[in-house]
Amino acid sequence: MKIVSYNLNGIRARLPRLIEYLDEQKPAAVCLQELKCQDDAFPIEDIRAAGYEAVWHGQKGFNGVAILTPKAPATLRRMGLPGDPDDTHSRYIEAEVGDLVIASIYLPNGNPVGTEKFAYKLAWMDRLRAHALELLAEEKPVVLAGDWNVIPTDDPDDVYSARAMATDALAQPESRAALRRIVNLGFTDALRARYPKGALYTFWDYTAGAWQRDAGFRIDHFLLSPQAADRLADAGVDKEYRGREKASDHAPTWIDLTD
DNA sequence: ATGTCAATACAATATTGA
Repeated sequence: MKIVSYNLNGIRARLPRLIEYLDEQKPAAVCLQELKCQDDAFPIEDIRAAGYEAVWHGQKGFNGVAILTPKAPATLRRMGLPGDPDDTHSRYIEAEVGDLVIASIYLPNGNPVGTEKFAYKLAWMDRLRAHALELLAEEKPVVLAGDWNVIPTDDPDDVYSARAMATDALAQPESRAALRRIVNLGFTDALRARYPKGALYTFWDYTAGAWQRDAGFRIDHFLLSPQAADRLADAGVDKEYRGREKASDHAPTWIDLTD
């Protein structure tokens, strides 16, 4: 079963891209990020016309996450991370899909470094770590999918230029350590596990011809619990969609799990 | 700093957040 993570950068602006992706790839589940729409503006009828159902958590203007599944909606487990009742950002949704627990994650960007935004990013990652530990205790196949807004290493297979990103929140040692603290609980970074070598960029900036010169980096990740990692058959990036008309700046990223 | 983009407030452009 193909499970996809796709940061759309606006579901209304990207609706043709999303519908054609569903038609062409027929994924078993799609985790969406950056809906940039309120709950009542979510285009559920268009998604139903494509044969899919959804659970979603929108927000005016920015953020917003969803999980799409064919025919029937996933069983919602939670919207939002525990640990901060004052957090108003729509960045986390978790649902059961068959015997899987799947989360769609839109981790804070955190730029610029040294501001409240960066502190929020690190605090949010610590809340995610605490929740991920609770999920592991269930001993189920768990898939944490999304835009993690962290480039895991300075390896050219993860980032086109470590130097260009050195001062960015996505590449800070603190951001990477916070990601490692989650992985090291016992999760598998599915894409790198499947392909230890080779560029696996998932994002190319709109500016400065980044796509044309392949100046990308890897920030969309799948973290798998042991029970899910046992079923990992393949993983990849549907890079071609980044080159289409009115594309998102992210490419759909996916795993294939055995049923 | 940016060869960019989407949404919003507001009513043609500026701001925010990527």
